[in-house]
Amino acid sequence: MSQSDTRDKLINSAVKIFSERGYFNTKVSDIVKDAGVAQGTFYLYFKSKEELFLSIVEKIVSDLERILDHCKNLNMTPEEKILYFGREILNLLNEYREITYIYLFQIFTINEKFKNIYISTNKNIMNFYFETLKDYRNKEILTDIFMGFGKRLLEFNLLIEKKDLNEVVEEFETGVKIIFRGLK
Amino acid sequence: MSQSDTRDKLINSAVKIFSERGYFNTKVSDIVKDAGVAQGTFYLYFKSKEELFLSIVEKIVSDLERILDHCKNLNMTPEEKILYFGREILNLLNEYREITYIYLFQIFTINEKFKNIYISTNKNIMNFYFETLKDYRNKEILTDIFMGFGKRLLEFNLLIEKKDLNEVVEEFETGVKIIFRGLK
Amino acid sequence: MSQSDTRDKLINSAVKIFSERGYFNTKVSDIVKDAGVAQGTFYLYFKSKEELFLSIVEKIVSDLERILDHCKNLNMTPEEKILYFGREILNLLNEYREITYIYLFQIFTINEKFKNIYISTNKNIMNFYFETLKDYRNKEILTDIFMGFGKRLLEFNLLIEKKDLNEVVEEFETGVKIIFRGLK
Amino acid sequence: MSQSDTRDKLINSAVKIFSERGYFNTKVSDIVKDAGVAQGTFYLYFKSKEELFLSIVEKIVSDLERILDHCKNLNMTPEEKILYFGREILNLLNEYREITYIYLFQIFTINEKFKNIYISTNKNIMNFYFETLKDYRNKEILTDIFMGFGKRLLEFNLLIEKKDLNEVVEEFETGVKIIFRGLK
DNA sequence: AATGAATGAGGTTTCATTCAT
DNA sequence: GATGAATGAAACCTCATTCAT
Repeated sequence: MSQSDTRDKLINSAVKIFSERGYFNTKVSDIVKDAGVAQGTFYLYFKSKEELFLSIVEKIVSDLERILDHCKNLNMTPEEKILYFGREILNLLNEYREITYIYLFQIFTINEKFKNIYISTNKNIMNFYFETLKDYRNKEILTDIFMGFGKRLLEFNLLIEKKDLNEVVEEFETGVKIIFRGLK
Repeated sequence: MSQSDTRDKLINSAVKIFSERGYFNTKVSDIVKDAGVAQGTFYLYFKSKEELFLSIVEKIVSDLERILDHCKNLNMTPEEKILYFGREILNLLNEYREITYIYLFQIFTINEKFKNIYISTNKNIMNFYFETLKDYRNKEILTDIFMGFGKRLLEFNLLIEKKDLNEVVEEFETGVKIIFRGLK
Repeated sequence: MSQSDTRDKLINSAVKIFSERGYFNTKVSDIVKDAGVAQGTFYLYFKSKEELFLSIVEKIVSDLERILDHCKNLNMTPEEKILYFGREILNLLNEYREITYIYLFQIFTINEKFKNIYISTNKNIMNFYFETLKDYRNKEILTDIFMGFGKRLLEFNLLIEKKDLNEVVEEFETGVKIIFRGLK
Repeated sequence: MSQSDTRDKLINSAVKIFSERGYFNTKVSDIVKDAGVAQGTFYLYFKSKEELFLSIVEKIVSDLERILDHCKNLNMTPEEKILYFGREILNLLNEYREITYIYLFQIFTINEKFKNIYISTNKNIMNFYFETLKDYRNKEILTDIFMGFGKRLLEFNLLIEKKDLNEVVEEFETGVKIIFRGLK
């Protein structure tokens, strides 16, 4: 088996089990059993359980940053930009539901390092909204409304209620329009 | 020392340390050391570490339910009701910042039982908004907007940024007004 | 059982097994089995296997330093001083044969930290001889002769051949006299 | 690459790393990495890590035995013979400082088998001195003095202090003369 | 009620050795 | 001969819980 096959199997199993049971309830022995490799094999690919978790988190963080960079420079109205950004994010996170689950719910509880990763990405998203809404009075509050709404859709509708992506995207669009209507 | 003194000391220490380090990074030995009692004493008051955590969570859940019950029957316009409810919740959770932290961030990762407690309370809050907004088109989406906005203020402004309660309450009021403006 | 009973049992078992099998061939599980306590109990008393080893080594090192300090200030001829010192050392190390064994043969191989402890004590003994012989030409070489001879008696006659203490002390005295005879 | 090239590379790397870190702190993976061959290649040349160590030790043991055999039959006075032997040994062990280091400090701690090799060679050297000094009273003690002195020069001056060979040889000669002076 | 030493199951990690290619 | 990914036994260590005092 090729090196990256095994690594991928370990990552896939880890994502699955982390998202099902949480970081602390996931044992390395669970991951290797699911991946069908020996206990020692794990440590050929990852220095520790924490390092594996980090590499999972880094993947989603870098994807998020990529989307943010792309959306920052769009030549659109604020409303269009936010709609576009929301669709992109929902698309991405829908594709990696399990990792998203991990990112939104677990990262906070592991240790300071991961908490800081979460807060840092959060601030980047916040800055995107803030910049996009810079010509509005109450741009801080609007940022909080949009960020809260977006996270709610992810957390509750997409992940917990497991609604269909299209449905959630539609809800997002309707919500954004309602909020912008209040601004005119 | 009276029985309930020791119990309270254990709870206080637990709340402090759980909120600082998370459930899994908190050892029973940390809690008893902070409370100044012996290791064995812990088990005179709580069957297990999990049971102690549960009793902490139950306190905040019952307070939340109480507020919900009270607000449901208020004779106000929807906007007034939501403003009133928000102020109550922010007041409560500001008072128990540490427990709130635990409730919002940790409860999910421990096990299914705690996850269900979280989801259940969440649904109760959701139902309050849903009922309150029953005469509006898009009441589902509005519920998601309000719940997301509320949680965002708690999570980011009150807990992470540690803003002052009054400031956060004002932001909430402004936000709610903006959202309602879009509905007319 | 009192705390220090358990600690002593662990130290005694460790000394015995370390001296029989060496540091790396001694497992914590061997020590606790010999001491008749549970695996976890070990870690109530010692942070790690290395720390236990250190505390054993420190005991003999501090005894050695004590003897050195005492002998430095004796008002005797060099020959008398060296004879006196040798008897003291042989007495001490005979009493702690097992620890001596550990000190002489194992300490070097564990890691740099322990190697440095060994070298440092060695230099202290060396300085004692050097000072005592300061009025002799070839004091460096004499120091090497005395240190080598002393260690040889410990290593081979006392520990490997397990000769009786009195016999070894007599050999030391005869040897020292022969060496001093060559200096006149 | 020829068979024995690879074998030699492995031995050279092993000698280097064993002498730096000790037997137990040296991993097979360290040796193969240093030698620039694959992990599995190691086992084409050596049945085990222990067997490799043995083959290193056997080399120095057989050289020692060769010198002993050669020196036994020299037609010299005891003093000349001991001086000659000492120079030969110092020469040999200086050439293989790293292996000597291993031989003197590590061999003891690995297991009984290696301990016995050490003791056996030691007895052979002892017998050489004993035979050479057979006409002296106190030949046992003289043997201990010479062996101790010799080992001290190796251990401390040659290996730890890393003094120059010539200097150490000179010290040996001076020391031997002093000791013999005490015998007349 | 309170103590705190002791427990031991169960976790993470290491590394000499194997084996299919 | 050579490779290097994979193995898994066995080590160290943790910590919630128990129990004799």
